[in-house]
Amino acid sequence: MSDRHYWLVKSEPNAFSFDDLVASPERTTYWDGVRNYQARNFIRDGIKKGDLVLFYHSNAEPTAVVGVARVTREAYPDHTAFDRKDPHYDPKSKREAPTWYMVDVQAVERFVRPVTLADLRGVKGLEKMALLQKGSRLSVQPVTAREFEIVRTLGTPAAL
DNA sequence: GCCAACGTTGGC
DNA sequence: GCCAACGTTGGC
Repeated sequence: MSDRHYWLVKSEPNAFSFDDLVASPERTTYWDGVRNYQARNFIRDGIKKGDLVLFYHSNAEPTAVVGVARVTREAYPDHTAFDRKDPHYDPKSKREAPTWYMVDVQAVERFVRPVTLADLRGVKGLEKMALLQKGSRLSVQPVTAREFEIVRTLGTPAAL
């Protein structure tokens, strides 16, 4: 599938970890709560069914890529933005004109060896990886096929 | 807990 | 449209 694209998503394991994804029904969840326009544009316009995703733990010990997920449903409105009681509620987003979108992702591989941020720095071929750029805070980032394979190989993936 | 980097908000 | 103030992210 030469058409496939690759991504990296960040999650704080305190809030939602890779293990949480694995424990979810069908190892699948909707990726809600993205409230950044650049990340939203990737979700709404870039991410396609079948794309593969590196799952990264931020604000963690250690910070690391811990597994791979697959996109099982393309962009649809993030309903948590409509819920007044949800922490991600956004009154600007309307049901008839949603501001925020989400996709569904399914866990497919766990890394036997989590690939830490420190591991990634200095790896040949990852010099331009978005995650490693100074000040990069995007929670959804594009990854090249080559970057994806390098990181995946470092992690020693095991099927779930 | 600190703080640098970045995004958003709002006064003008 | 500018930009200072503020809030958030996320590594350390």
